[in-house]
Amino acid sequence: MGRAPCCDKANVKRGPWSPEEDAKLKAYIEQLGTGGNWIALPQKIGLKRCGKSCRLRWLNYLRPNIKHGGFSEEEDNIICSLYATIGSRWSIIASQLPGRTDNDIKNYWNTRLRKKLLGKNRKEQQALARPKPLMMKNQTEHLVTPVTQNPTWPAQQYHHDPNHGNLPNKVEHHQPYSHTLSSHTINSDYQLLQLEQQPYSASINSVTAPPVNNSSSSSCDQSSSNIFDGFESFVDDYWSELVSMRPQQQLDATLQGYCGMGTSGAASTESTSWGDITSHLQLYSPLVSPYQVVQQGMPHDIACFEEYSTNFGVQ
DNA sequence: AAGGTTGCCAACCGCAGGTAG
DNA sequence: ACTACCTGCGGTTGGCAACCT
Repeated sequence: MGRAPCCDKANVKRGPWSPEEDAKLKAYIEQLGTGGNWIALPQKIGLKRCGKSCRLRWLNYLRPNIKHGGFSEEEDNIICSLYATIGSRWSIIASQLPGRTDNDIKNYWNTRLRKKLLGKNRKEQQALARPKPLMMKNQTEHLVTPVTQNPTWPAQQYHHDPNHGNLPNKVEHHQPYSHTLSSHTINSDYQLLQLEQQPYSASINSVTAPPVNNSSSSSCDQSSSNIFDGFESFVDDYWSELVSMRPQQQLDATLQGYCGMGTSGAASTESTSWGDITSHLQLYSPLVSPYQVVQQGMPHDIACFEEYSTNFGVQ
């Protein structure tokens, strides 16, 4: 038995919206709201559209104060840094950029920003004309930020309400998203973003806070390598934390990183088999590279890191 | 000028989570 | 507890325009 369709596709118009349809939808919602039921909305208005389509059109195009295109450098920085931290969770990223929609940000990232970043990194790599050193470090070494590039996590200025974090309420109740980094256990997106308000390296262990880039001419191009430097540091630090832990702590940390739960926590294991988990845990042996740790433990960061590592020859 | 390629973005699809009954 | 329905999300696609050869 398959899933019931959300609407009768045979009697529903698809494709681009006409100005008349836009006007109908906009006028109705502005006057009466959605009524809490998008599915029933098109029938009320007399539109031959799927309710989901109406919702999308309203949220991404018709609702007030929507901005299209013209992303600022500051917005670039926020998108880049959040992507490096939480991955492709566009709705959360969008919540930090007033007037932007998740779809807009997603498109912007996929079509421009990522290429912009990677292109810049490639150029810099060619300029350096030497391979990036493998990020394997001795367990007893201090954390070291590569000095070949400016080790700066981009300055962030989130629109933050101390009471609500300027995040949608649902985000505060989102399923736990946890990383354990030294004394920092991040149990929610809200906490994650609170942490994000600090310069990146200051948020982890005792790594020296990097100089904050306050240049007025700062651009994504300028900060692009910085962003990935920060991400690289994150990998390094995560790795260092793991190898310095006792086995039980490693187990907890890797579970937190892999699926957002701990062995002693209350998180459900329903969606993750123990076979999957244990197969990942094997890779957290101190004999594997930080890259492998991240690759196995932080799926949402893989794509970003994978591209970065490919370009920089990280194994 | 014409055909092919690439970039961009609006819109769609299907899944997962939440919730009302 | 179960089911059906609704909403929200992220990934993907299709079509148009700009650019290239």
